Amino acid sequence: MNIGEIARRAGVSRSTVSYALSGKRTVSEATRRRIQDVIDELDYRPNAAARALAEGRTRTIGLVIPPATARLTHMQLDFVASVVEAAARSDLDVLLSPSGGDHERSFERLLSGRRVDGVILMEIRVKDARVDRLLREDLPFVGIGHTAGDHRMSWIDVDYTTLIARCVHHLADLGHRAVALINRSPELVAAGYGPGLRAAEGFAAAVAERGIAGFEYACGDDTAAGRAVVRRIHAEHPEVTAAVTLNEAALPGIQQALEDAGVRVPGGFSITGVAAQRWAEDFRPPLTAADVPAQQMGAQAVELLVERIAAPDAPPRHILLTPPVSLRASTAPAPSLAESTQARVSGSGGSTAPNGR
Amino acid sequence: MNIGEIARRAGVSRSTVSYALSGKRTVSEATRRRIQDVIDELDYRPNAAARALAEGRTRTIGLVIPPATARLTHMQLDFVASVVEAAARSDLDVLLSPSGGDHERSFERLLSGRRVDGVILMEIRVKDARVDRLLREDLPFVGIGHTAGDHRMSWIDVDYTTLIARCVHHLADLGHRAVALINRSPELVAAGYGPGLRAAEGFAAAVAERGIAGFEYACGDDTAAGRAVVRRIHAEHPEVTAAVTLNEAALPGIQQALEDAGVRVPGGFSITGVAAQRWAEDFRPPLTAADVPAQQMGAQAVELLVERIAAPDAPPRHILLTPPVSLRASTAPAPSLAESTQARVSGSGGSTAPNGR
DNA sequence: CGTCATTGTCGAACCGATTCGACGAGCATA
DNA sequence: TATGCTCGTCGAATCGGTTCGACAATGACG
Repeated sequence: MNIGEIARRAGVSRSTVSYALSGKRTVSEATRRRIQDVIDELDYRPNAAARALAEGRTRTIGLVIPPATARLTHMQLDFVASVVEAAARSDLDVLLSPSGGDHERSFERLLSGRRVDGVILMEIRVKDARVDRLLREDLPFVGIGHTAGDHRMSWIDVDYTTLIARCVHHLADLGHRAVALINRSPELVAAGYGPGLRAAEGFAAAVAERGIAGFEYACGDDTAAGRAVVRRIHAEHPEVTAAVTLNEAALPGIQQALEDAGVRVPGGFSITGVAAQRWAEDFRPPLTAADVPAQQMGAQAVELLVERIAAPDAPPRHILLTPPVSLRASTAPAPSLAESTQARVSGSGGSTAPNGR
Repeated sequence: MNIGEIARRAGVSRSTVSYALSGKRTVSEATRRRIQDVIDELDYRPNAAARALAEGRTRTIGLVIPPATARLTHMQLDFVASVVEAAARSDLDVLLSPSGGDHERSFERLLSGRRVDGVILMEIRVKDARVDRLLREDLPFVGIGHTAGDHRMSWIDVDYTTLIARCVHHLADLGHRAVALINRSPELVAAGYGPGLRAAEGFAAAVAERGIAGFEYACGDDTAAGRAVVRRIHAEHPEVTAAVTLNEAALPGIQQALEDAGVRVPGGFSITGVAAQRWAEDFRPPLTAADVPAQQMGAQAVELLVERIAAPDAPPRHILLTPPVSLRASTAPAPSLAESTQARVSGSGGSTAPNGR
């Protein structure tokens, strides 16, 4: 069942079998055939560990995911799925490693034994110890997300600052004068979660530029938190007529709370933000939002990593995506001041545009 | 950076270093210290490939997941997360492989190079080619889910037949005389998806036993399909006053469609079924359902696999879980016949019991 | 004091591939 | 005919560990 056995049965040396398989030296058509026949008959596949040892590479990449305790968002799930799929297309295997919390051992195991040729890092913090660790280890890696001003790594990310600002401008254009930002969980943002911080920046800047009132709310990643945050907004700032969010997981809760309060979307309250397309389309009415092309991002992350493995000394590349805001049906002109405290029954307000991709 | 270098610096032979690390032979305390000091100083970790080659095992398990094209349910996500976490606790790495669709290459790669010590199979069909493939390969594996009557494999599964039947009995006890089963997608069930088939069996049996009317509906795994199926049930069988489901992903759509129709849950319509606890608690009102302990199942699957790797010839073990139906608030006595065509506004009908685990 | 078991260490073989240098056969060229 | 190339193949070294058998030193025992 090993290469020696194949060689013996085909009546050649082990090296010839190896060359026949890899094509790295010429092998006569006759012997190649003979070897291939034996291989097919015995269903032989080279041992991965032996090959990795000899070649010095494992044909495996590591994917560092948030720990299981944190409920994965659909977007993160799409990242994982597309990374695995893209890797398979490049004949790479994917080793999963939860990180954060008390799972640093798993992360260390990934790096330590030269088990992988490269690493894809998800859920990167603005200041992230794992980046330094990987740089020290001299292991190629790319981020889905990026640290603050680190030019020593390749990454692909969504430009939350710009996108959230665009959403605010969209609402301001519709006449909203007081809007809320529904951010991710307080712990996450406090820990330096990039998208959360950058969204807050973009929100603050756009609100200031348009001279409207803006209120930022942290919100946990679940339905209950979504319900709670809507209630808080209504209670603390009843003048708010629209919200911008990047918290996908809270969307169902937001929807429920608005319904409970008898507020119509978009007539009485407008919602927009940044979300994976699936979530946007599940929302009722369909969410006007910048669609994060998560599937494509996973594939591109693998591409970047493959490049980086092939040429570790090439300058890192950075891809910052700014997908267009797809106008669906969850935003409408602000209710006039007279009506603003009372839900208005109205039809869809936003115009519908073809979905940008 | 290899074991020879450590040996040289510590002034001992390579084998001594190996024994000092593994503890498989006694090493004097003095040399052990000296070796450890060198290791700490150089931050040495044994090369995984070399170790795998020598030991004949990789300390890695494979996890075969549904392809990315199929949207993963929360339950499946919980499986993945808990498997990865449990594996990490046993110092095992997890290699991910999407299977189904055109991803058989990835599955083959997993098996072929002896890349993993064992495999966990998700989303098993009643008749599953991958099971035969794994048996042929003589690779230890366990299923989350099980084939029909295959005693050659270990598995852990939920007893959908019994659970769905219990849900029907619960509804019948409440006086419902016509109920629907909202199953998984037609393609999935047609392909021999175990839970779908077993749920249909349990449903049919219980409905017959109680002498009530039962209608089975297939339903895609998304919000839109959930909305559609509710509309179909109302249109084709207006006498139906309750539904049983194992289709988690359709729950939000079911909820939306009932709201749109002005039907109150549970006053006008009762819903129950089998779901991951998170989904059940996100439903409004909280779903009376058998909570699938997905997290625990992933961990137990890893346990089973570790056992199987340690003792490949031991008889396979089967774990069939029948979690209790947690009474929450989505079921109530059937509306009287006079009222049945009209939504009734009523409070919570189901009694609330502590959550069984 | 000779014998024997125990302890600690070493050298060599081995796991299963890749890869490099060498070399014989066949053929064209001088 | 001698020389030099190319082509196809082989043997041996190598990757970085683990493990087995051997063996010297030490202490216990008769």
